[in-house]
Amino acid sequence: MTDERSHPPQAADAPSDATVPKVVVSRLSLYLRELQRLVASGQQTISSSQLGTLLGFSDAQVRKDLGFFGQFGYPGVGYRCDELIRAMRDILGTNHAWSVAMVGVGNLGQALLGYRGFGRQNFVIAAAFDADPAKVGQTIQGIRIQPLDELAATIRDHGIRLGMIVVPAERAQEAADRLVAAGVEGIVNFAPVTLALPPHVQNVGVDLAIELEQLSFAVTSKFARAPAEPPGRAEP
Amino acid sequence: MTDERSHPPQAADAPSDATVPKVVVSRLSLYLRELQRLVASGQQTISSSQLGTLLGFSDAQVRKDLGFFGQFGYPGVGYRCDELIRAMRDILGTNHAWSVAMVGVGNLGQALLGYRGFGRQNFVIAAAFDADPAKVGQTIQGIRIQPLDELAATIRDHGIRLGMIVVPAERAQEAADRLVAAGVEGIVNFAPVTLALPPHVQNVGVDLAIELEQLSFAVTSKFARAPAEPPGRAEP
DNA sequence: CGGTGTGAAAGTTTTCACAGCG
DNA sequence: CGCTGTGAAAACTTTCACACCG
Repeated sequence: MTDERSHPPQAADAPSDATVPKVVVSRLSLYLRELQRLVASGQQTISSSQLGTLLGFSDAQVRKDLGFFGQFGYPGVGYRCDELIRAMRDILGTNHAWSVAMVGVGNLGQALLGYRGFGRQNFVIAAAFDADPAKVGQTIQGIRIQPLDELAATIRDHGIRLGMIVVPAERAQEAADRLVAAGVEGIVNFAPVTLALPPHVQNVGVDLAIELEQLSFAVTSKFARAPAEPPGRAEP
Repeated sequence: MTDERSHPPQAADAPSDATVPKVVVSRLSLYLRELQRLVASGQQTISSSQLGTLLGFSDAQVRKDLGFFGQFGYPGVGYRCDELIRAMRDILGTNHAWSVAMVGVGNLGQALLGYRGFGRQNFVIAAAFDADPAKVGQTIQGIRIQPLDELAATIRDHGIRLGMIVVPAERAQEAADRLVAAGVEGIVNFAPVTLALPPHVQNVGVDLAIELEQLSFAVTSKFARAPAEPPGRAEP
């Protein structure tokens, strides 16, 4: 497959040095998610203001965000959905598949093993580990649970670069240490603790109770900031 | 129980009007989580710089964040953990229990029904709904699955104010509409779509694949910003 | 001392507004 | 036209630095 392209969309040659704010990257994921939905429903092109409206952002913000990475639009037309999707996947690194190692296969871990959404974005849970001897050896959602002793070897053999921690809070730091020792470069942590990690290991924490706490605050507090203006459903 | 207090910590009488940035509130939750761990391990007081170090923030940031809500510290001493925990819970609104309605009881929903972490922060899943007639009537993790028809009545009868959407993407907007119609004030959405909601309904989205995407970017991209300086585990 | 609370400065992100293009 | 890309301005957040306190 050759790369025949007419003109504008230059994914590469962006402000090449610039370091991009995290918040921009998180919006990128939302743009990508929405674009995928749009192509699925047959839409070919979209303008920054349409896309912004769907997600509750301004048109300027959409354009600025994309501007960090290059020029993807056609003046007077907007963005071609399929092209933009491809560009965003290149940027996010999800045009190729990622293998992920899961540590801890309890309630939540098992649910995540069965979650189809990962595969859709090119993430594959390639190995799963648990400390409980009763679980080791079982096959859940088509994946065989291995003992923790095998973690380092398996991760190295499969060239796994990302880990997912789904153990109880008390065991999370130990799990992280093992993943780091095995050479993992990034960790998603579902345990409700802050991990101590070397600076070259990236990490994202997901604390389910904290998400509810944030809602509790937003719903109750006189200090809560009014939401800018979310997509649709407003009343006059 | 009377409220006998010696002097400083004035939870109320903060800069009373000020509207607080979301990012500050999200750090509040992290402070609270860490403080709870500290008391559990017997620590009585903590300084802003200790707390900051544990979480990867500066001491000034910790103090500024708390400063939005009042004065909680003792110069020369720091903060008394138990007092600060109580103050933070007041701010976040989790000194009283919250009932939550769950819509969608698949893989992930069932795992969340069994998650102990919610209860620990005072959230109780008080009702669960599913469209699948095969599931309706079953009792999972001690909770009886109800049909969607009963959603509005149950939510009103129990005075439920928060909802959790755990249905597939295609059904998420419908689930949200039902929750809103029933009078819910805030929604945590685990489906990978952006919901259209009236502005008086708060919402927090949790997209598990997006969390991995963010890691993928951070691990791969030349555009990724170097992490400020995470807690511990650095090498010289 | 060791530590908080807080103005003022520095830095970052968002919004504005408009030239330029197909 | 309608819409992008982008400097410049505005808004917001973080860091600094220091008075003050027990």
